[in-house]
Amino acid sequence: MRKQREKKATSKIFKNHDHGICFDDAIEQIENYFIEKNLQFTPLRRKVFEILIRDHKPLGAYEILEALSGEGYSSSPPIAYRVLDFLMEHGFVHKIQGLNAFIACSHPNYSHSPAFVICRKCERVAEIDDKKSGINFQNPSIDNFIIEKTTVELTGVCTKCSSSAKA
Amino acid sequence: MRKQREKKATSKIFKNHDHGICFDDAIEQIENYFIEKNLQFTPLRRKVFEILIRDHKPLGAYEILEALSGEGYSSSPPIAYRVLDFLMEHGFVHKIQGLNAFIACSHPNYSHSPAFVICRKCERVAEIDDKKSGINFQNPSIDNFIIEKTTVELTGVCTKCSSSAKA
DNA sequence: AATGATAGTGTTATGTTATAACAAGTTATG
DNA sequence: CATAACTTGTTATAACATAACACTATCATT
Repeated sequence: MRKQREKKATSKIFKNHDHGICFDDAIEQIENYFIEKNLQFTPLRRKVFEILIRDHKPLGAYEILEALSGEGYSSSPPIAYRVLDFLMEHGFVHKIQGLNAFIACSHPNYSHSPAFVICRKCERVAEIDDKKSGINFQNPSIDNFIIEKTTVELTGVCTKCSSSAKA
Repeated sequence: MRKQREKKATSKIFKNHDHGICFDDAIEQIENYFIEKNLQFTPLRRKVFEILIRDHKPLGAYEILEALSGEGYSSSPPIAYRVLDFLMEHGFVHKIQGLNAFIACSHPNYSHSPAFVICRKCERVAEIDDKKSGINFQNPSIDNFIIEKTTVELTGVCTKCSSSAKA
């Protein structure tokens, strides 16, 4: 369950971590948030979030549905989309537009404009924060526009994939 | 045809311009590029590009298809998607991921990482360049990753829309 | 001119992603 | 315990995208 601990980091972006702790922390954070905001962390919502945080990689809505149906839930599309919309509204899930897929948020704690680095070979996705990404949307040249939502996705090849193979 | 000339600029981003000149320039640029690269600027490719540059706003693939069929072309989906893919490869069209739509490039001249500002009310889209957007993907903190493609979309409300109505 | 390679377009069918609309059950609250 | 608000279930369909193959045009070489 916590094998990642043994591996060495291969990059600063796709960093290894103790996923057991990561998982537990994330669940705790979302639970606290829901209590604080007086929202219902229903079994279905919990399950969807768990499915996403478990693998820690982007999943399509229909993959989530499949996982849900394996757990006794309905597998009709609105079931997944509604919960995903809800979790996105509250910042616990992000959509990766370039993949039509959804991923659990890695830093739900602080408000942020998420940015994603996507390796097109291994399909790993890392969420990086604004400062590290070199992105600054407070630039005055666009301040005559009220930004509500930002989508930033950087697609390419990670160090691991580019060193282990060509093209 | 060139009514825009009369309007006053309402923002630095969604700036007014002489669209007749814009259109002619864009066609000339793409023609020159195709000649230089020894590519075929076929009637279909020209028509798709014209449809996109004419309105200067994002269009869905099926909207383009509809326009094409009005011009005597086939309206089966691959017709549009193939040409769009081709034009995107060469940088004359970009996809707006958040809208599943396509838009003609505003600055095909210089290689760039396009960034888009999208007003969710009037649905206008402006392409801004890297410098103005405050985005710098050369940041060393992500240089252990080879970026091949960037998607940057800033969604919100433009000055005009936010001043003319509430919510 | 015949040959064949390449590229472009047409066509059919299907795959994938997402939402509308309404029904039924659940929970919070007065 | 009524009722409003919310959550989940269901059916149907809309919107977006690609696979696979056929046909045509162009062009270089024989």
